[in-house]
Amino acid sequence: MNDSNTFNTASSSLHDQIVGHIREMISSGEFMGGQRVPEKLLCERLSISRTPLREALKVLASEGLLDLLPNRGARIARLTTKDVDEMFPVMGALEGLAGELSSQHITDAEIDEIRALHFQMAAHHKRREIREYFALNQQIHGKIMEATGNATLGELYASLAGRIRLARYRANFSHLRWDQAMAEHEEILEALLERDGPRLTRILKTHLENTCTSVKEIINSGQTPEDKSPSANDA
Amino acid sequence: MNDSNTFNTASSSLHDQIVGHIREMISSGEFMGGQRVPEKLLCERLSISRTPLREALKVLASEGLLDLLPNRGARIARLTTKDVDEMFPVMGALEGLAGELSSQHITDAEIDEIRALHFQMAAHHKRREIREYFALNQQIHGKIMEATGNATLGELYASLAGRIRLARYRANFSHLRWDQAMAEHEEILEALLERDGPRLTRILKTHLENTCTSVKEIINSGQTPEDKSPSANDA
DNA sequence: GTTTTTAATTTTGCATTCATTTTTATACTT
DNA sequence: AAGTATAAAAATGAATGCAAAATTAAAAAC
Repeated sequence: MNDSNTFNTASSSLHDQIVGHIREMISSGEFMGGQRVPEKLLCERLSISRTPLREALKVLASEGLLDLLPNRGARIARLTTKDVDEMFPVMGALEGLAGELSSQHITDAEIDEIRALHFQMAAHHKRREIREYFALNQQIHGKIMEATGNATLGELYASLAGRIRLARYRANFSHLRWDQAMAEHEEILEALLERDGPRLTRILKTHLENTCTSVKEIINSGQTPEDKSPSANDA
Repeated sequence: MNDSNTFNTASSSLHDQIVGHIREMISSGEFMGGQRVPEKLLCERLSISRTPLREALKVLASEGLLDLLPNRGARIARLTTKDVDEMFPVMGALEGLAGELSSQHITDAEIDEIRALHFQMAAHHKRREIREYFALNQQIHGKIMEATGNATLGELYASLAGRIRLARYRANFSHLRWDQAMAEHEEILEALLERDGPRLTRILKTHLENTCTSVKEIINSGQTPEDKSPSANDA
């Protein structure tokens, strides 16, 4: 009822479960960018037949997480710096809007919730637990989107963020950037507490621009999830 | 090659053709909002079996053009005023970004092209040919998106615009609003000619806000494509 | 020994089939 | 006669089967 999520009826239908499962497999970095994903493999892994699997593949391809080549199956989408350069300005526009809207609509309870997540995240940052940090980070941005009360906005943002996650995941960026990001999050929280829309929009955009630079560096500087070459495993 | 379109490889694959065909059927107003669309009907219409059809339905549902109810088939998505209220601010953010980016990147040739479309559109406006007007209108907005050089932006925008089209199509809004929209387009062209990013962004947003109001009025004031009740056909 | 050609295997695209659920039609109860 | 219960028909969800295309393996030519 209260799922400000997508069209799907929670995860009730098998189809949505499959899509969700594969989406998770992809964005958790289980597959490398550019890697082929034969239908048979996924069928066996999920214990389903090809029909519902293929339906899921089509949907994931339409989201941009997969590339579907005619007669040549599915590949994990490879994120180029061009893609990133395109996506971040769009995310900037969306987060900018979210900054305004959330400042107007956010409740005290929601602010408390985000603050709690923020401090949890800060703790993980201090302990250099990147995995947990990332999870909280995403939750915070998600909560801000939720607080806009605009589900459409949240869905589009989530879709883009999901694609970026491909490159960002387990790519432990520099400690310098990490500290900077944490500092930016402090300011995000401040702006939220003050319900200062323009300031929130500003810092969210800055945060995103810096993240963009960081992601592009990760993509460029070699070994990313985007590299499928098996040569790295040779002895 | 030069299709700044979606992920698909032009319309080469049958799948993309089917998706495109059904998308067209929906947004051309061939079906009413809320109406059930049995698989059998579409299979016969497109002369295909259920397997590729169902793949297409899943994709269209993920785009928000259809609602897929478990075990109860597909319905044409019904656009509520809430949906519209959510979508237009997002489109505003996207068009705002497009205003900036296109002003920076647009070539003289592209401006010429848009100007040509604009004058064609103005002619149809004068002759009150709403169908042709709409087609040109969409082309112009599409060209502006193309001129940003940001395909991701264009895709997201097209997706939202496609959903709105559900409500807008053949809903002949007031002549007053039509004239106003035409005047706004004059200014859009001016701003483009001057490559004045901020001004373009401003007028695009205004244009969109007015369109939003208009669309909501159409939805509220009864007989829209969103009404499926057959009672209107009774004698 | 390397490259090209040909055959075998695998994989994909789509149609068909079967089981389950929903919808419609018919019969029954009150 | 109205409403409920039961049965027939239709529609959906998913597995299987078959033809076409692509990949891999093997054989032949140079």
